[in-house]
Parts: sequence; C-alpha cells; structure tokens
Amino acid sequence: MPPSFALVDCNNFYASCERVFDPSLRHVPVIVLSNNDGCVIARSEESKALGISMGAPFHEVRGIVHRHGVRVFSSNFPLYGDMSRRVMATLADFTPHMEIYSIDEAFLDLSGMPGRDLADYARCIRETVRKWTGIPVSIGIAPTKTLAKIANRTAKKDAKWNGVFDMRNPSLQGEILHRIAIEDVWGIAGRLGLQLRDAGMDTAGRLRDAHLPSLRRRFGVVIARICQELRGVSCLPLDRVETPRKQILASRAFGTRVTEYQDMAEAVASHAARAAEKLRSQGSTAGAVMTFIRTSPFTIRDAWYQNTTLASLPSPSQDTAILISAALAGLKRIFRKGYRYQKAGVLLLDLTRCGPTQGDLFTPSDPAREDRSRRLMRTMDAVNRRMGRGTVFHAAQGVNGRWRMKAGNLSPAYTTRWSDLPRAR
DNA sequence: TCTGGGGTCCTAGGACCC
DNA sequence: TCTGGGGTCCTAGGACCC
Repeated sequence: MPPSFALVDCNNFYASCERVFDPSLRHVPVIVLSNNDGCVIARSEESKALGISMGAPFHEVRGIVHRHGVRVFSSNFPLYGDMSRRVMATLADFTPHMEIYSIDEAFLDLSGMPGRDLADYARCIRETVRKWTGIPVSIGIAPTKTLAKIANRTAKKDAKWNGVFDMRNPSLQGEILHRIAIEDVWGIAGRLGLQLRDAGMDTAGRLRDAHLPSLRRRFGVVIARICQELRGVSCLPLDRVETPRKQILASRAFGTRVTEYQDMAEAVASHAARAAEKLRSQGSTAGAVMTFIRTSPFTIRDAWYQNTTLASLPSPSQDTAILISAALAGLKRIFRKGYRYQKAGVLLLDLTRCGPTQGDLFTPSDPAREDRSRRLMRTMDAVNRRMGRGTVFHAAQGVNGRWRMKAGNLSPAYTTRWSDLPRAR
C-alpha cells in the first residue's frame, strides 16, 4: 500500500484570521500588508479577483484599494500565530502523524486509516476546523507530498471539489499533471522553471515523464527527487519532530530611513535582544553573531551600501547582554556615515543545544557569573512573557525608536491581550 | 514617499591534509 | 629544471519555500 498524505492548507490565511473576529469583512475584499505596510502578503478571494497580486508594493495598488473599498490591515502576527496554534491543535485530533509545515499548512499521514473513505474523512476535518476556529481550509490527498501539494491546489482552485480533492488514482494524476505549469510544482520557481522549460519540460507531466538519470545529471538531486515524487514514489518523509533552528534571524526594515549611528545602534541592539529571546526559547546557545546593514535596494536616487560582519564568541552564549555587545562591536566595524539605511539585522549562528560545552583554553570559565547570567535571563523572559514583550529590556535598545516600523492599520490582538478581547452583545 | 521576514537545503570551490 | 592525486571539511552563494 503506498502512503497517503493529506496537505491541509488554510485559505488566504491572514485575511481569514482578520475575518474571524470582524463579520463586516465577509464578502468584501480584504488585504493584509507586510511589516511597515510595505507590500501585500495576503488577499481574500475578492481582492484576488480585483487583480491585486501577491507581493505587490502597497503604493502600486493604492488606486484599486480606494476605488473598490478594499479593507486594508497591517500584519498582526501575534493573532495569526495564535490562530495557527488553534488550527494545528484541531488537526492533531485527527491523526498522531502530522508535520506542521508552515504557519498555515500541515501534512497529515493518513496511511492505514482503517475502513474509511479518506475523502470523507478529509471533509470531516475541513468542517471541524471551520466550526472550531472559523478558518476555511483546503485539503489535497495523494501518495507523495509533492502530489498532495498539487491536489491541494486543485481543491482550492476548482470550486466543484468543495475544498477536498483526492488524487490517489494514477490515471487522475496523469490527467491533472499535464495541466500544471512547471513553475507551479513545489520546489520549482523562476530560475529552475526557465531551465526546465528550455529542456522542453513545461508541465508537471513532462517533468514526471523525463529520463531520470539524465535529469539527475543535468539538474541535480533536488529535481530528480521531485520527478520521483510526481511519479508517486515518496521521497520526502513526514517530518514529525520539531527540529531546533540552525540559525536565528531578527531583522526589520525601518519605518523611516536611518542616518545616525545612535539610531542604528538601538535598532541592532533590539534585533539582537529579540534573536536572543528566540534562542533561549528553543534552548540553544549561539557561537557566532552576524550583523548586517543596508540601504534600500529599490531607491536608485540614494547611494547603495551594504555590509555584513561576523563575530565568533569566545564561548557559546544565550545571554542578551553578550549578544548585544557582539552585534554592536560588529556594527561599529561596518557602519559608514552618509548613507540612508533602510534595514538592519542580526543573525545568530553555530547554534548548539544548551548543556556542557567545550571551554575555551584562554578564557577561564566563571561558573558564578554564568549562573548569574542564566538566572537574570530566565527572570527577564518570565517578566516579558507575563507582562508583555518589552516590559524589561536592555538600555542599549533605546526608548525613542525613530527607526521602529510603521503599522497604520493594525487590528486588535483579539486573542492575546485581555483588553482586546472581542465583546459579544 | 512608499517594495517583508524568517527559514532550509544543495553545490562549487578553496583550504588543508596525507 | 623540476612540482600528484585524492579525500574531507568549511564557507559563500544560489535557489527555493511560506
């Protein structure tokens, strides 16, 4: 028996989250913007129909927005994260074998569900998620993850399937795959798509029927694997355990351009602190800190400058103070006056699980100091968790925040802040 | 005036070793 | 006047995903 994967994907997830708590948004076009209200990252069906494309800079679609009364939201990630947890918890009721693939997608392994029609089962999942969370989902079923992605797409695009499409039948696969453009296959985008098209493979069907050894030679293992998956040979197993991140990035575009070192330093310190928080929450330490700054890649009028610097720590750490000072030391090396900076970030690397570490011969360890640091971090995290992010912070992060991002159309934190709880009347 | 943020995996090529 | 071959490890950069 080949395996059966189901891909559950939330429809227009961020836009749907906004709708759950505001019924006036039903049946009207809704869009959600990226940080800084920069570009469009989610669209309701009505907005798609108006021709607003994914990733479009907001200023380019402003005309359509005004003409059609599109409701616009700044991204509200605490809300979306919380809704995602609810959806995933609901799915977990239906199978123990599940991989949370992204904030709005999960693969379920439905192999060996005894005595059930899987499409029926999927319809039941879909209805339950809608009832318990208010979020509409689509479900595709197939013998491999790559095919399940395509099945899901079909479920979503073609209304006659009512949100659930079972593509386990091989002759059905043949039919569908010839209608799927090569760039719509999971793992193939612009660059590879062009190369495959050049080689005569313009649809998923053509890629599936290619000569495997030549494909492997010319395009590498990744494409060969996709080819196998399209043939129904499962190469990508369900990844059930949540693996700790191998690197942690905190970066933001600025609300307004930054020109002064002091503002930049506060921003970099804040990113370092946020990255450190994430680091501790997954129980890791970092061995190296990378700092980067850059001007806008879009504005031709301004001089372009970008630079990156990497600092290894004498010994791995998860102490915010240590990570901030490493990031700031890096910033000093690369900051140049006279540029209009648009973005900065801090990347933590060489992550290892906490525990006994290899000491450095030249920096004798100081157990008392390390213990103090651990207790301080634990306390800070606890306070910020309880009282809200940013209740206690390091002085280097500053308080004026001229660089902080814009969020002009933010919805309330309906589910994560007491004062924003929706009221029923 | 205005263009996101956070990840992963793979590969090629250099450094280094024997 | 003459200078090998092969393995491993690391890193940077490319490509992709949501």
